[in-house]
Amino acid sequence: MDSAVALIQERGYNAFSYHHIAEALGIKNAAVHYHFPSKGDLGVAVVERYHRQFKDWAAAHKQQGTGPLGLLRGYFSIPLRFMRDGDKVCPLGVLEAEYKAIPVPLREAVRALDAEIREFLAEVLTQGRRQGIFRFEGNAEDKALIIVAALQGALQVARAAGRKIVTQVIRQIEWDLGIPKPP
Amino acid sequence: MDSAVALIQERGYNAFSYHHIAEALGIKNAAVHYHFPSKGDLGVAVVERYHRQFKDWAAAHKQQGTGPLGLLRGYFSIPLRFMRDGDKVCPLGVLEAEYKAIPVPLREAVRALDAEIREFLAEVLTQGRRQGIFRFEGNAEDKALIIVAALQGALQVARAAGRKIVTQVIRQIEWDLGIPKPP
DNA sequence: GTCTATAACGTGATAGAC
DNA sequence: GTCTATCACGTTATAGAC
Repeated sequence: MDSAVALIQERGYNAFSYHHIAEALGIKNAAVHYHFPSKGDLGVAVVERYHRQFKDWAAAHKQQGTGPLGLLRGYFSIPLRFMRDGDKVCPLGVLEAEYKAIPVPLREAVRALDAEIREFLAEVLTQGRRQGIFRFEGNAEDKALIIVAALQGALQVARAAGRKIVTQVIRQIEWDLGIPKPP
Repeated sequence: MDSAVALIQERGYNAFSYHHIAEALGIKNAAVHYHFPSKGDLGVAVVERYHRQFKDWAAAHKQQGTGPLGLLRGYFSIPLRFMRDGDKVCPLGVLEAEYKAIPVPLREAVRALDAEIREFLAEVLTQGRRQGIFRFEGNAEDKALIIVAALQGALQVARAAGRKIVTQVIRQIEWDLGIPKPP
């Protein structure tokens, strides 16, 4: 599944194969089919695992007590890691780009994860605004939607226009939220 | 080529075939190969045509004298049209998402078009700021980059989270540029 | 320019031995 | 759980008739 998600982030769902995974693991493609009968199963498993990991990550960070700003910065570290780790894009972004060409069960998994991420972000934004850490107009759900879209777009544009866009987008988002610049 | 670009916007580069195009046109795939020997040729032709169309569109709108705000709104009408016309995404966005799985010549065409769009936007932003119509910090090239990324991300997220995000992102961009809300 | 026919290949998937 | 072997299928691409 590690190999699958990396391939999806690099090449997209329709451009990776069982053979790619088998090759990366030094096994044969039949062995991969043993664990994931169909490609759709593998796709769903990957997204659902990512979903669980995100929930665990969010829960752990919330308990850590770093506050809304710490949570937001923690969230920003995810696309930054993708970028550094070989110009990978957001798995959700690439699956949404190919949305009409992926299995229906996978679409459902994508929608669920997308909703989870936006819900997490909206909560962070709501609490941050209430605590006077963030400043923005409108409702938090809409703002969360915009942040998700900008980040996933930035990871893709980075492939044609260079990596600097990702940090620029993050800086712009922080500025728009009224977060003061670091020294 | 109309059929090809529509298929790319709907399914992505690696999930459309000569057969899809032939079927849509009521011909056979060999006839498509007559005009575009390889799939890479077709991809490059589509992006380069789009590039020319964008340049022509930009030149025509500039002469029309609608000013920076009119040019910006004209640019926004492009993703809005994509969305209404069957939840299509930005052709550049999907090709950048699949970047590592498309032919090298196609990557070059994508980079050139991407640069053209950002150049156009940067010029609009620069003139708008000079005329006191827009208000933003930093250089116009960076701001253009962010606008492109946010819009292309929004078109993709719209597939999982609904169309409203596209208009919201546009409204947010206008707000960030200091454009007053319409009555 | 389009057709039929076909080649060459990669891919998703299964059967059965080990 | 993994292997070899194989199948069915879609896709890219070409040859040659019309």
